Amino acid sequence: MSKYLENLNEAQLQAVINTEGPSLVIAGAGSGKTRVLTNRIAHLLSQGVRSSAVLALTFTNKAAREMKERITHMVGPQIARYLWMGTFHSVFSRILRAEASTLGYPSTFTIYDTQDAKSLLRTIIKSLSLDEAVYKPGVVMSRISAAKNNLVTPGAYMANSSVREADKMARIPKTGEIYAEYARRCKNAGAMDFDDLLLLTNLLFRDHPEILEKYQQAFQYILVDEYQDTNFSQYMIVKKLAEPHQNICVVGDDAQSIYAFRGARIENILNFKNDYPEFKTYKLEQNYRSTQTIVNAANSLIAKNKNQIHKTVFSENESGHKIKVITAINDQEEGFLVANEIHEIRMREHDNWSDFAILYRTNAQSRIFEEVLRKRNIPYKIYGGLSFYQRKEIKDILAYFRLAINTRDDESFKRIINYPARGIGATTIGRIEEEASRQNASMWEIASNIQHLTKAGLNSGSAKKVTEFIELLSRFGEKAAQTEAFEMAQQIATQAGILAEFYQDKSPESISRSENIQELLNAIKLFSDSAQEEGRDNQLANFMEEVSLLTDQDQDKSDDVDKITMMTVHSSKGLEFNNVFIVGMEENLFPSGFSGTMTLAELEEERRLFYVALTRARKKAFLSCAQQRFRWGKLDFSNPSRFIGEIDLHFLDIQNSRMFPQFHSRVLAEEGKLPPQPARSSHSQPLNRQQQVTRTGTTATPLSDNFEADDPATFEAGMYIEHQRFGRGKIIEIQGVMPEAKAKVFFPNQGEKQLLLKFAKLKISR
DNA sequence: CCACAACCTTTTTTT
DNA sequence: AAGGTTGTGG
Repeated sequence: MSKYLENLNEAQLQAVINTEGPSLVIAGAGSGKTRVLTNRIAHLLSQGVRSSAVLALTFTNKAAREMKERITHMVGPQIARYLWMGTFHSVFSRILRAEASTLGYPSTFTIYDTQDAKSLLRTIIKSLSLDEAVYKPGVVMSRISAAKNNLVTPGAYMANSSVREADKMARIPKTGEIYAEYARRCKNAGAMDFDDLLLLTNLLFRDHPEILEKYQQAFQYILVDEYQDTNFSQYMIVKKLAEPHQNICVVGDDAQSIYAFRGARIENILNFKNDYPEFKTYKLEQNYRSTQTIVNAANSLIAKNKNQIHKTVFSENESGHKIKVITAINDQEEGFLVANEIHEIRMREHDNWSDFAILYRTNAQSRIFEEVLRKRNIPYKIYGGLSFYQRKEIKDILAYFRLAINTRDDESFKRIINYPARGIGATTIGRIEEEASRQNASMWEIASNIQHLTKAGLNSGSAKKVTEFIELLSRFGEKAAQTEAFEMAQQIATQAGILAEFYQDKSPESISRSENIQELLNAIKLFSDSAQEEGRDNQLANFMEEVSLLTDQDQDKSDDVDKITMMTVHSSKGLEFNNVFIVGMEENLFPSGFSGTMTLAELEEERRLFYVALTRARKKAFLSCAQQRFRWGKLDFSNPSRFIGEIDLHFLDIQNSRMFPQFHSRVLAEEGKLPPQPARSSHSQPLNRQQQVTRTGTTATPLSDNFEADDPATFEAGMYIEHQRFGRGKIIEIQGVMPEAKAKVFFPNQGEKQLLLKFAKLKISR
């Protein structure tokens, strides 16, 4: 028996050895999914399959790297080297570079990150003289992204009446035009955004059957990890590639689909049986990671999912402690309690710091725990947040690299043409940009031609400065094609005057920046050396290719020091820790505006009433203050007078975006009081737990007896986990009463209710 | 026309 | 914390 088949349970073994035809591997959390994938690939290779014929698509670069390492360990580097293994984005950007000319792109195309894309959108929105407050770049971008992920090109977008109707309803009817202009400018700049990498691969395969066939032939065996998180665009690529041979193995778990917000389609895994009728299923149901209690708790939640692929995840580990629910008054106390708990567990169990993890939903939530851990001298490391490659100084220097490689990259051009300051201001840049847009050219093309510059309206002084910049960059560009990456990077950093910038300034901020740049140079050195060792190209372009698809999670910050890990719940997927704290759960609790003595039936009847605080004259002031409160917990409750007389309390039906003045007057008139407070300490009118409350696509799920809470009353009253849409607030437009008004609708907690109450009373007393 | 300072706004989760 | 905007001064 092959050594790749040892130490596998029966389901795993079957999933490894049945290599032909479509396979669906349903892998519950902690069920040894990676092991199955790696062993399956190793097994394929041992059967004589060439490694270059295996395409394995993972979700993160890190996952790809780990898998590759394991396989290298099993079959040796000579064979493992030629596997096609990586994220969708990295694998297909590689293919797109090879086929770029077919699509009318340079093979050195730039990959625009989110920031570049947003900034480009901003300029487009301005140039179409649209209001940025209405056409928010973020919103427009997610619209465009959704379109791309569903393979809707600008032309199709404009022609699609239902999409256009939706844009009209959302009061952004020009989104289609923005999309078209965005696509045009990206093409001009020789740039693709993340979604383009997938969309253009699809178009390439659609319009060039001979190219599709080439890759169909090349990839005889296709494996896809985290299949439940693939979007339509990714799904189509895989489907096309697998069509002739159907040797496709997808691994995933419909219960772990967490990327719907970026277009992931859980149907992809649910419908696998329809796409590949000859499929075989393998269910990995034994969890090796968690205690029985945890598995049972998870199951009790998952059981509520509709349309699931049935499976019974079980654990043969010990039953373990109950999941502890800790109640804290505010974030300060929460930090304090978590730190205490960590200390206690560490004393008791003699665990290492690295056995602990603190998970939260948003990166910003780490702050309070950082503070408390630092105070107690507990070492920690944070994943995510502002990643290294997002820092300003790094992005600045990368922009130089990018522009040297692809002169048409307008976003980089704008970023550095006056950095460090060389007397080229907004007016000049604006003129160049306008002229470029008029001529359908890149900014570089305008700037590198003196006649164009004059035509753009630059005076001779400005034109000279611009020309000097162009000359500097041209020198870099010429060298970049022949010079090794590290050498080149150092030259650019020095000659562009970036390093000098920091030498003069000795502020701590500036020092940390120059350290970061040093770190970047080290990274380039490392890349260059290892590339040379492995016989790959080691020019700057090769480094950039790698870097532009890196993410936070890919950074190996695994300095082997013993530290607590902090990260978002999303990035923790697939990891293991002995002790896990999930913090900031109030964001996910049933909003307190809802809990209380209302029965669920009544709630339904009230049609989801939310409180809304709405100011007139100083609406803005309050809203920003309210946001502060949500974000930082710093609203000054002691000084509400700032807002006297400017707040009305209304009730609002979110679904219909309509005011209900009758509730307003009733409540205010009756007692100047908000509806019944939650029965926090009373069991007299418990919520009916048999029913589920659903609202705007969310499900509230009662917790089971796998949990224990220190404060049973709270637990009783409010302890619901729900799959909630973002946060507690939502910006809505209020129609009818005040057509132009927008308000932040939010679900107040106890303190906020008091505050609102105060306002209401003050208002009435006047 | 540009530089610089002061202020305001903005952030879910990720490739 | 980084970008954008506005205001001041050269």
